[in-house]
Amino acid sequence: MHDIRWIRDNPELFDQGLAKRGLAPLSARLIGLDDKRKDAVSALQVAQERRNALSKEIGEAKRQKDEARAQVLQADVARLKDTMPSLEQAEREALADLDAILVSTPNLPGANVPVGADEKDNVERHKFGTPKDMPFAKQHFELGEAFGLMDFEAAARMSGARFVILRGQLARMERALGQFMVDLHTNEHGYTEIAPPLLVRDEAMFGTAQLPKFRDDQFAVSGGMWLIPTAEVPLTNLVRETVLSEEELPLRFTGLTACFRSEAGAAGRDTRGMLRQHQFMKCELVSITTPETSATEHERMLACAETVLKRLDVPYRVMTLCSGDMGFGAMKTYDIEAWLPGQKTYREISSCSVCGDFQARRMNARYRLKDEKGTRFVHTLNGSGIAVGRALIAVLENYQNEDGSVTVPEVLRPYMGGMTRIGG
RNA sequence: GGAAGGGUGGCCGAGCGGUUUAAGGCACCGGUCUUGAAAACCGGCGUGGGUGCAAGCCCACCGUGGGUUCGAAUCCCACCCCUUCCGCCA
Repeated sequence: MHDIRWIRDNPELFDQGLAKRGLAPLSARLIGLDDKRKDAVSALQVAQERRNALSKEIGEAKRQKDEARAQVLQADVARLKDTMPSLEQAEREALADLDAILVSTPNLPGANVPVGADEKDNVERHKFGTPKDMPFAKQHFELGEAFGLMDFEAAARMSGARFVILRGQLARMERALGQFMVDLHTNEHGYTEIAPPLLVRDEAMFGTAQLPKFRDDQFAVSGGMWLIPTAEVPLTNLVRETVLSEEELPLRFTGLTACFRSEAGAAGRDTRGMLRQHQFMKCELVSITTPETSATEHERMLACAETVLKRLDVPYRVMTLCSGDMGFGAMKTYDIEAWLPGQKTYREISSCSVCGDFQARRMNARYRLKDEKGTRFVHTLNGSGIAVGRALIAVLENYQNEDGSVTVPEVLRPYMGGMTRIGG
């Protein structure tokens, strides 16, 4: 959510930011609507001021038992009140028109974000590890189905496409991955583990900006609630409508949850395997910071997410997303892409974004400064630390052996009863 | 699902048609006192908006949205949320 006052003060910066996202300028239209709103408010306030003054006089007259004077005054107010409803309506309409645009306008790219149209313009930031030469490499679903531990048919019979059933050692490995990630972030990175609701109300989805624009990407359930598409929603909304103190910041939350996405815009894409599912497990990282520290927190969060893949020893690269490829609420985003030998390509496994005060405005999440009057909006960050389903894919493909078995990564063995390999 | 009680500034809490300009307290900030601190005392201290060069003036806000009234935190209606009890239940 953008601040109309900031737009009024910086119309050219605002339009430049939109242009970087490939969007047409909006400042002139927004300022025009805000002018309309101001005109209506000013006129209304003049009427309200007059009404309040007359009402006080009526009270005074009644106290002095001057009924005649009271009646004259009441007639004055009655005439005045005839004009007020239309002014009120004009204000409501102008505000609604303004908000309709503001809530559906994406965040502006940060100054150091590469300008570009789509994913082809993303910039590689750095790499970790070297993809091994694996001419025998199979894709994860070939391995999983050969083990008889990854069942898409049974899932389709009960739930349809884009669901999977993991059995036995693969189910356990998924669980082990999630445990490993949460333990890493809580024990070594200072995050607090949160077990949040998976169902949230409209307001929470609005706060993190899934609503109103991305309604079709979500699953709604009866009772007017939504299945969370990511734990970013509940973890970020932890601070909605609160006033924190400066000393409490930064707050760092992590949570391992199921995530639900309709994948409405992805028809036909990644249909084979468990890369793109309606339901998947993800370990999420969320930080709440001051404006001064959000940029360094972003780098820190990326490093926390990277550590997961480093410990798993899976090769990856980090991409800085260009302005045209970033999500709606982001100022700046890093994607981590893991190497998948079976596909012979890098695929997204984590996305870390800094949102500035964009979500904080929507949630009304503020903090109080130690030696300054008033409150300021916090900054919010979120990142996958990391997607568990995709991490399972990366482990299967990178740890597969020529005999068709899969070695269990060292760091997962304690979580899998010391097991060292699957299949073979 | 049924019943009752309740949502007031950062927090606690009074007010239940017009001396409310939302009492009082806590916290916070400034000052007096003190070697320093604490205590005590004095003063300040909500949010958003309109207007103005400014000092200021004005409007709105007591869970949300409607309504009654010349005037609503206060009365009415609907909804949301919280607490307690009962029922059901992993």
